[in-house]
Amino acid sequence: MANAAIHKDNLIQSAMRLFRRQGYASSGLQQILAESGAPKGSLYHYFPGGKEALAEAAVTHAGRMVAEMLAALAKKHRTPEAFLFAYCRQMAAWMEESDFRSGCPIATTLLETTPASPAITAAGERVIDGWIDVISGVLARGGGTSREARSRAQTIIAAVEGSLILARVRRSTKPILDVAALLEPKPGARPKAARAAARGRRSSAQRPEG
Amino acid sequence: MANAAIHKDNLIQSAMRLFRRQGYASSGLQQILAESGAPKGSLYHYFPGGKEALAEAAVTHAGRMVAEMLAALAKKHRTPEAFLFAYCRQMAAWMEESDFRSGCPIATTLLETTPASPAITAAGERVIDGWIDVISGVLARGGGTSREARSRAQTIIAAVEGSLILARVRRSTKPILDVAALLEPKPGARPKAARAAARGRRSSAQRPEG
DNA sequence: CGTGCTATATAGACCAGTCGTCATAATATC
DNA sequence: GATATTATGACGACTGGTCTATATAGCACG
Repeated sequence: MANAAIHKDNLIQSAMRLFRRQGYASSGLQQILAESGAPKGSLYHYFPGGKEALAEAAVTHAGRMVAEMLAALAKKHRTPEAFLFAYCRQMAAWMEESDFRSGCPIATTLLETTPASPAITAAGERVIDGWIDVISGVLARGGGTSREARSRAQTIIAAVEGSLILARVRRSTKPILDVAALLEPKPGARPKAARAAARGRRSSAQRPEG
Repeated sequence: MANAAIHKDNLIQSAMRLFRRQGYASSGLQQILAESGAPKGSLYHYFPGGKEALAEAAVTHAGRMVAEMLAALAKKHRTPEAFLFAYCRQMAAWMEESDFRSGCPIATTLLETTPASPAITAAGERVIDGWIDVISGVLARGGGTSREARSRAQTIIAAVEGSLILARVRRSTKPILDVAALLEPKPGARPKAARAAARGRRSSAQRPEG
């Protein structure tokens, strides 16, 4: 790969990592540049819109990685229950791998910049729509209308997103795993499995940088 | 009230408002000072720990206000279902009042500073524990163990927190109200009431600044 | 009431960091 | 070699958070 493509990609990767861990505003360009190894002027060359454009790219990229992870799980797990459980387990594994320092790769940036930055906001909305697409596809296997599946998918995403905040603050994966236990369509199933997962099982899926 | 107490309180109020809307790092002290009317040097007088100490106070204060709102709803609504519905309706009303510019009064700050700032992180954890206390108290009315009630309360908070993110990005209260519809202990109840609430009913409860 | 002392509050200097610009340098192409 | 395209680092205006000498307020005493 030529330097050009490396620089641009490294900038996005570093931005993803830093925005995820500490947010958008406190991730200064100098820090991003130092971590990515890209020259300063190149940043504006590749991202003429500046920091905001870089964030838009980072949100888009990180969101796509999560969507791909979700799609892989959707392929592997046929039932909504199994899928939801695997989703939560994956998020818990990432959380542990980051030593409880990183959560959702786009939430912090979105909270800081919505609606003040229309570009970042729109990128976030597209990303979330993509996630809803995948998850509602899985839920639709369990029956119900497309509208219901999308509502439910949205609530699942909300619950997982919120549980990532709690997991970081409380330094525990329990909030994440509890989502699977309490949100599954058939109340009461799998308490034992949720407890087993809390004992540190890892996943080898590629994670968004963080 | 003397100027002293006014300045300190105004600083906290302004910090709460700005942190909620745009996050911690992008809320500069100059902006907080301008909005609060407090003299610059007073900030360090009242908050010797500087910006971080101000954020800790803002998180504590905002969290307490939410806890009081939750306690009021818990008093007013006897069943877990009615409580959850009222909680979501209240959050949706605040969201609309802020024109989708503010969500949870502590989440953004926590995401930016956890675990890098132990003080803010600990304040956030205390706040969340307080919320769990109130909500699990309500849930316990519906039966089940104290442990179950706390797990469920935590998941409810997670779902609501996550739904606030989605509501902001998607500029819609639907994610918030869907939480009530999909998380209530008795699946299938109140679809009609959820739709009626989405039509703009307002609450007069005092909201955290935002 | 005036004075002196102590406690509380503040204005502004300080220095480091922020982001964006653009003339220039480097590279690619013919 | 000349020209076009791509990439870059120095610069500058501005903002960031912190600190401290100074100002102000409160209180006790004669």
